[in-house]
This record gives sequence, structure tokens and C-alpha cells, in this order.
Amino acid sequence: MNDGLSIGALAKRTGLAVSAIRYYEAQGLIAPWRNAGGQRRFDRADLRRLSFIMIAQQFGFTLPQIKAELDRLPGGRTPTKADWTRISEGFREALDARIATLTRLRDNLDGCIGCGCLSLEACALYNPVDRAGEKGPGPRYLMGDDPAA
Amino acid sequence: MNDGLSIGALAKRTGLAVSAIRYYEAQGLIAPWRNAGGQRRFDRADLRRLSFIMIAQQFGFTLPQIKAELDRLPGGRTPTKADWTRISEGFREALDARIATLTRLRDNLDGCIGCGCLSLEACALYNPVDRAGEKGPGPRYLMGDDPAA
DNA sequence: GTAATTGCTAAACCTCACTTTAGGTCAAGC
DNA sequence: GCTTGACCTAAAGTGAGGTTTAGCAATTAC
Repeated sequence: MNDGLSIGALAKRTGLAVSAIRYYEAQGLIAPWRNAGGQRRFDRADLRRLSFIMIAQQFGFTLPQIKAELDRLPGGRTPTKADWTRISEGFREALDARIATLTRLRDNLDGCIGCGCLSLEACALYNPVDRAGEKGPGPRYLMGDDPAA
Repeated sequence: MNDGLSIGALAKRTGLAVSAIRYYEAQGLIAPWRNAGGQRRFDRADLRRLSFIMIAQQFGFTLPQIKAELDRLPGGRTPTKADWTRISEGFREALDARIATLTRLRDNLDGCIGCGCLSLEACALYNPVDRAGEKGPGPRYLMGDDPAA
């Protein structure tokens, strides 16, 4: 009787922590049902959903952004390959933009390496800094990070 | 009678919030002295130091990482252009690595768009995901992960 | 049938990069 | 000389993305 996967099984297959999966449910990224005893049961399609979340995070998307993408999937039925392909193409565009931004930063840096300036006047690197300064309170997630701890 | 810049002056010239500058001091990224009344006084060289911090954050470095770079500056004297240039070259390398990682992700995605798979078996996108899954508690900084580390 | 495992919730805790608040001190202008 | 603004500290709050803990309930294995 295959009435869905337990949260532990899902965790094992995705490599995610059980607590992370519960957190994703709390954030509305995944919606399991409950069995008679009140335990979560998941579709096999949820494996792909979690895969999507993990990959999108690799690409630097926040959970609200990922939720926005997932919300575009059809509600009533299991998503098809075509549904996922459509969403992947959105990835592609965002990723291209991110690479372009980094490349532009790097090219500006190249111009600066010769002069060693890093000064507040006349340094091409400051234009993007100015933009970042306009963000509100809270942490500024400007791009992906590398702890290399 | 140039006995240093006040924190407010520094904030105005860099665009940083006063509270942010105090926070950087608490984290050991900058070390002002105090005047007779106990108020912070800063060197003009600290302007460049703060510039460095702002740019490095654009590039996705964490404050501890930036501190590590700044700690390599000479202790006893005001850093020269050559000192800053040396550090900028470190930027360049890290930035190149980051761009390479993103490009690799994008190319893998290109391979996947045709198939719409996003499945846990046989998807090239999962290799990096697997590595990220081994990190400990807290937020996982997936994006710029350096494979060489 | 019972013990071990797994699952449940709610709330607290964590990092990062700060900001905000509260309650006071210092410095500058008139 | 007094008021206004800039500055001080310490502690708490913010938000993303979770983990940990505490105290139970359900399921599975033997």
C-alpha cells in the first residue's frame, strides 16, 4: 500500500534535513497531506519539487523567489516535464544576468588594479556600491557567498 | 589641528550608516582612536579601508573574510597604493572563481533544459547540491563555493 | 506486546550584517 | 550658559534560512 513517502524517507532521498523540509512547508513551498496519525505524507512529485528548491538555491534565489516560481506550476495536476522546462528557462535568464553583473564588476576591478586607488572619487567600482547603499535595513544579500570556513 | 575625522563625517563621505561603522569596529575591521571626550576619531586612510569593505561586500565576501584580507595590510604604517593593489589582485582571483562556478552551473542547466528532468538520479546539477548538503547548521552559502577548498 | 525509532509541535537558538532603542555624554552655535 | 545636535554604550530587534530542544504521539521491529 503506497500511500506516500514519510518525511524521513524524503530527507534521505534528497539529502535535506527533516527540519528543513518542515521549514519549507511552513514557508509554503511544499504541501504534504497528513495520514490518520497526523504524520506528513509526500508525493513522489515532491521529490522533484525539493530538487528544484535545492538547485534554485544554488543559483542564489531566495525562498520567496523560489516559491513564486513554484506557484506558477499547475495546481490541480502533477507537473509535467514541460512545466519544469518552462521554469528552468527562467533560471537561465536570471543566471545569465548574475554572471553579467559579476563580469562587469570584474572588468571594473581590472581597470582599478593598475592604479590601486579604491578611492571614493572617480572609482568605477563605486557606482554599484552606491546602488547597494540604498537597500533597507536587514542583511544585504547581494550575491552568493563562499564561507570556505 | 587636524586630529582626525568624526564618525559622522566618515559616514557622510562613505555613505555608510554610523551604526555600520561602529559595527565594523566591533568586528575588528577598523580601529579608530578616541579623543579626550571618548569619541571616535578616524584617519583619512580609514576612508579607503571602508571603501575596500564596501567593494569586497559587493563581490560577495563576508566580513570575516574581508577582515582576513585587511589583516594582511602592514601594521605600523599607512598602506600604500601597492598594498591595495596586491589585495585587489586577490579579489580578481576570487571573482574569477565565482564566475567560473556560475558559468559551470549555467552550462549544466543548459543540458537539462531539453529534458526537464531535475531528477535526483542522473542530473548533472546534483553534484554541486550533494556537496552543499554536507555543510553544518546555519544558513548554507551555496553559490560561490570554491571546489578547490 | 513492548522497545526503539520516527514523527509531531512550539519555541528557542544560531549566523550574518546590521539597525533601533534607551538612556546618557560631549561639542558647537548663539 | 544653554540648547541643539552629534556622539557614547549596551542590549534588543530584524530577516533569511534554517537547527536544536523539550515533551509527547505514532509507527515499526522483534
